[in-house]
Amino acid sequence: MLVVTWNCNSIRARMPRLLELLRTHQPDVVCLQETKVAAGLFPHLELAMAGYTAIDHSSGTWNGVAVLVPIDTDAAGCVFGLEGQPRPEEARWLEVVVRGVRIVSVYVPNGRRPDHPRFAEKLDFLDAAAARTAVLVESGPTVVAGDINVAPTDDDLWNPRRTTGRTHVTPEERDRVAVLLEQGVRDAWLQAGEGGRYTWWSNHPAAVERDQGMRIDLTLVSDHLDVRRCLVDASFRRGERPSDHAPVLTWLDP
DNA sequence: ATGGTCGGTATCCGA
Repeated sequence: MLVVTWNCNSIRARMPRLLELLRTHQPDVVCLQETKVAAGLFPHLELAMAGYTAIDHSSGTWNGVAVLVPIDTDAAGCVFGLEGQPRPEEARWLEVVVRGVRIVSVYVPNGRRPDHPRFAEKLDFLDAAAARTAVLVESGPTVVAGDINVAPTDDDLWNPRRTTGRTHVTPEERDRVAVLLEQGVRDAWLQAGEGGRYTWWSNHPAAVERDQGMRIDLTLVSDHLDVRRCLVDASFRRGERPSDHAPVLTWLDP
């Protein structure tokens, strides 16, 4: 089972690249973040023409997550939102059961700056995510995939000196991610990653050329499942109208 | 040296 997670940074702006992703990799599950679309404008028809059904959790201009599966695959048990999340009106957490696996598409708040009120909310969101993940793992096979907006270690940064004191790298954020990883899930890339590890590069044109990136998009897999392979397809960070994130591909065995 | 670009019912703000 191939599970892809991708912060597409607007599903409507990214439709050509999303269709390319579906054609190229023919994934069994796609977790999307930052779809940035109102529910009524979600491109269900175009996706259906490409052979996919979408469950979307949409909140208009900002945020938005979705899970895509092939049209002949059953998607059930949908849960919209995360119990205990700050600002529940922001669409950042979606659970869907696909082929017996509880799939979560998550978009963790950015946090803006460590001294900003939104930063504390980011920490609260990560706490709620860890608590919910523990419940899900207890009930069966679980995959939590998405834009975590935290680089777990300095190895996940092109230049730790440049990011010290900013969001994504503070001990407070990293402690929360460490707790999340203690809930019966493991980081698929750390276990079976191949090739480049960064998943996000700034929109500064030189950032991609110079590989000045971070690994902030993670696929967390419960111990019910084997991780065969994990890779970041950085080709989607280049070419025509790319997102600022690259998709992460994870091959799982039951 | 604190830049740059991209997205959105948008001529600023968030990332």
